[in-house]
Amino acid sequence: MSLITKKVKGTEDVLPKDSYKWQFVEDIMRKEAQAFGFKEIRTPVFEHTELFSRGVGETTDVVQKEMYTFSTKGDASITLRPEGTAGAARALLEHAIYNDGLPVKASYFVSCYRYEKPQAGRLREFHQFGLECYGTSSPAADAEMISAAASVFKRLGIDKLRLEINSIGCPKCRKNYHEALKNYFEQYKDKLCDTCISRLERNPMRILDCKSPICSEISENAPKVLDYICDECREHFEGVQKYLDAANIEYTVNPTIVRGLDYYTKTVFEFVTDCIGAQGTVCGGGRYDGLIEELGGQHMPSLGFAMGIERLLILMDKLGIEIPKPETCDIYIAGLGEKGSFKAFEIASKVRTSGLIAETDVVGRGLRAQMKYADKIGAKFSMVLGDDEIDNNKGKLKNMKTGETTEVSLDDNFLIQFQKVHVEYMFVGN
RNA sequence: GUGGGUAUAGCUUAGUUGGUUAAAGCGCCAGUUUGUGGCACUGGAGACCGUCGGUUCGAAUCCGACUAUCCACCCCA
Repeated sequence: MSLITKKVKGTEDVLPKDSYKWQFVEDIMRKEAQAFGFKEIRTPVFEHTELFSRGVGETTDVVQKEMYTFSTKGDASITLRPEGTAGAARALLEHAIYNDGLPVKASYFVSCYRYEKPQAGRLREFHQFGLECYGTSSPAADAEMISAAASVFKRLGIDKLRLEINSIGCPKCRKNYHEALKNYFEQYKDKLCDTCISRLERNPMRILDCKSPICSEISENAPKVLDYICDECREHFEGVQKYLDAANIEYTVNPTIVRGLDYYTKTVFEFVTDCIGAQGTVCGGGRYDGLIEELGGQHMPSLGFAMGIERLLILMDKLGIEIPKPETCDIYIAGLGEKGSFKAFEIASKVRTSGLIAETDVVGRGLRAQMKYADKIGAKFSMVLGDDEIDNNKGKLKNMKTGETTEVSLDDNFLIQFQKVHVEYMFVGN
């Protein structure tokens, strides 16, 4: 197949028959964000490369091997955003939004780009909904963040997600923990799998999560994070849990959760499922108390999460959650002959001014074919306009389900008459 | 980057031990005496059988390479 008609690897089209699903979940997300007091922020798809290497972290996989980076004609290095947090943080600083009062609560919908090998639930272009909250170190903010995510899932009818939380500590105590882990795993170095040996240097916490039986057996007696985090971090983590308990949000503490982005501190959390394949994290987030400072701002403890919209839709599909179908055509007006066709066009326009959906023939088809089309698009009513109707100034509204017809006049009163019939139709329950 | 599976119309598939113009269902378009949809019937469009090369008198079918796609590792949403 020619390249012209082939989408780029790892990208996905949302087709007309499916777009209502996206609109539905986005709508719920938008409303929930509002309910929690978050306001939408829209940032560019691309940023200076340095923002991501600094923000996300020079040593992360995302920065090291997954970014779409290119140079401009002016020789600037630009990168397609691999995630949403850095761009939002940049905008916060650039426009000094924190001067509007703290905390700043922002929501966003973004497309993200990572050069990875596609598989189930993993694309090179994917979409996220996220929330960010800047300028608070209180555990209440962590709990609110988690609660907002949980609340989106609830609204979507998803109850099969488990919430796992952990604390990875602040830079100070994490350093100690990493040391302890390294020392522990060093002694088993010859038994660990290859990936874990490489993890030993870069991110020893990842070893705890290894699926290889030998590694996970060794991991059992490894030092535990929660024994190493400092008093402040521990207190904070306990605080978060108290708030979650108070809000009746179920969770499990999973000490193996590690986020792959460098900016995370203290609380990290994931909403996970095992029914959509290996990429089971539908939502992930946490606190990033050091990020704003890292980007040149003041110390500003902050936190956020992002959920993957594609993964969410896959999950809803797997769970058999029905997404309400969009409204179908309210009236199809068939035109017969040239005069009829003009009249149909005119009346369809009139109907649309009332917010109802109207269609008429734009192909030049015969009556029978027009009726077939009306049926196919699920029109609630149809009306045929030909010379007779125009001469008598009267038409027949046909209920497509029952076949019943109602006579109406085609003058200025048409719309009112149709609306009345339409309201009755909707009231009967369809 | 490393593995494994798959590749025949828009979709789902058939294609027998290699043998003429590659089938079917669904979908699409048109019609069934030029004013009414669903059902039924008739007809039509639509496939270089993923690509290139090889074996053979002959390949959708056998072999090889490549490409695409799916799944897993890794990583993340």
